[in-house]
Amino acid sequence: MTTSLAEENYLKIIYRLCEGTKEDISTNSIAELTNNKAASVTDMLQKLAEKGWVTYQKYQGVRLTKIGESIALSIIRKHRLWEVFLVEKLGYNWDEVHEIAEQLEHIESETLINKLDSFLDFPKIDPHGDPIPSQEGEIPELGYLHLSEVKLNETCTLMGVAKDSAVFLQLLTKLNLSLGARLEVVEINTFDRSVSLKIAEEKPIFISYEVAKNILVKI
Amino acid sequence: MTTSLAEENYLKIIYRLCEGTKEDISTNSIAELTNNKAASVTDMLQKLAEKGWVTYQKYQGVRLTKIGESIALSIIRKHRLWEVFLVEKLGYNWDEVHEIAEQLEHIESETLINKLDSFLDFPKIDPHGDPIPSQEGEIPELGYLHLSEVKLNETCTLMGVAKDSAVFLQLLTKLNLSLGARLEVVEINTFDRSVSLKIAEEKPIFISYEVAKNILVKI
DNA sequence: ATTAATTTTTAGTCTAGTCTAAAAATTAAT
DNA sequence: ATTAATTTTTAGACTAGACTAAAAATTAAT
Repeated sequence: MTTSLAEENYLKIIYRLCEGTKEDISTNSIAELTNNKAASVTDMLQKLAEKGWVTYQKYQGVRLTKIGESIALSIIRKHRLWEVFLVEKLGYNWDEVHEIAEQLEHIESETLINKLDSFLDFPKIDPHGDPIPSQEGEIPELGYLHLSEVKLNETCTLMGVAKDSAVFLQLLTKLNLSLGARLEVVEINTFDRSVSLKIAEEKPIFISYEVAKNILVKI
Repeated sequence: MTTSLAEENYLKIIYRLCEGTKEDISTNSIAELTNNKAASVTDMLQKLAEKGWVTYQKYQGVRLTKIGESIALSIIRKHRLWEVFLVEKLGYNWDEVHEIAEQLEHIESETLINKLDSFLDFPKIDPHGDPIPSQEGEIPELGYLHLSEVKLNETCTLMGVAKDSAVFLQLLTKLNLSLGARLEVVEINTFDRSVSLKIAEEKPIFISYEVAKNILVKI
């Protein structure tokens, strides 16, 4: 069965919301991320349920079915592979690629995405450190922690980000925080959970909890 | 102003029809190429005229305005650059890329297409020998002839095709006719205008007028 | 355990882009 | 120069996907 652009965007966003939780997903939370009104979302959920891509109970929220999940994963795979292309081959920065990949992820061609994968040398992660699902829909488990969970005086490596909005990525760039950086947590303020970090041997920088939470690291 | 997918497809097709002729373009001819009904075409022509992309007189056909033409050219530029990418970088054959490029040509990003251009080393022609419009909408004039116009016993070089349907391209491939081949016209049948060709020093092959007409050559 | 607040759904409307059927204009044919 | 055939346009209807406003269900608060 074929998927429209609108349907693909819904499935992708429902997937993202499912990831965090075992709870069913609320209409409102979808409305927020799709920038649609709740009424429109209800409409679409009924269509998606009709097609067998979500299980949906009136007033009780929604979840992806196996098929729905595999459609979502294939879109995410395409999105992330195109991001690798844009950064590695065309020379974009990591904060510039999201919008373009949002368009490219809807190009429909099985062979295209596999040839692209091969051209890029089968990358496992995208430019933000997010794992790239395989053709079969397997996501390499990377076991990263949020920087906000790292203990005082521990050292870790910046492996990715949990959010890829341009402003956030630009902030990291300004702070000299890039993939692979070695970070030592030299101070944690219990009051607001903000953190001081040493990058390599530089003098410490200060980041808020909000930022620390969205940085993924490996110990 | 922004262009919808449907609008872009109409403009592209009107451009192609304008190319051949100084006459205004008929509703029916557009209907045929867009695979829409004439009534739908009329509707769209009125919208395009409204936006200033075509001049349109009821019952008198349609032409692109300067702006309409530049939109069409930018889509054609994108289409052809993506085709080069698909063939040169991803290893597709020339008869496999049209459908995918039809999708990619609608990706909207000024920077993307220029970075792609640079990544591909500023190609002047696509995998079918068609010229790639510049960012400013200039089309390199290649001065090619149709093979059907070549005189008896003349020798020429295959530079491109005037039609890029998969079946046609596959036929050429089967006949060993590829870009750059040296062709000698050894016989022209006045009855049906079919042609016998020698490719390099091989024994002659026979092609119909229909095929010869769609092969572009340089003397 | 009611009432109030919030969330979700229904009902009805809108737009873009398509369609069919019928009317109008143009072109071709006698 | 009429009539016939063809092309094009109008009119009205449909679908996908969005919206607003109002109704219904759920959740929270007293």
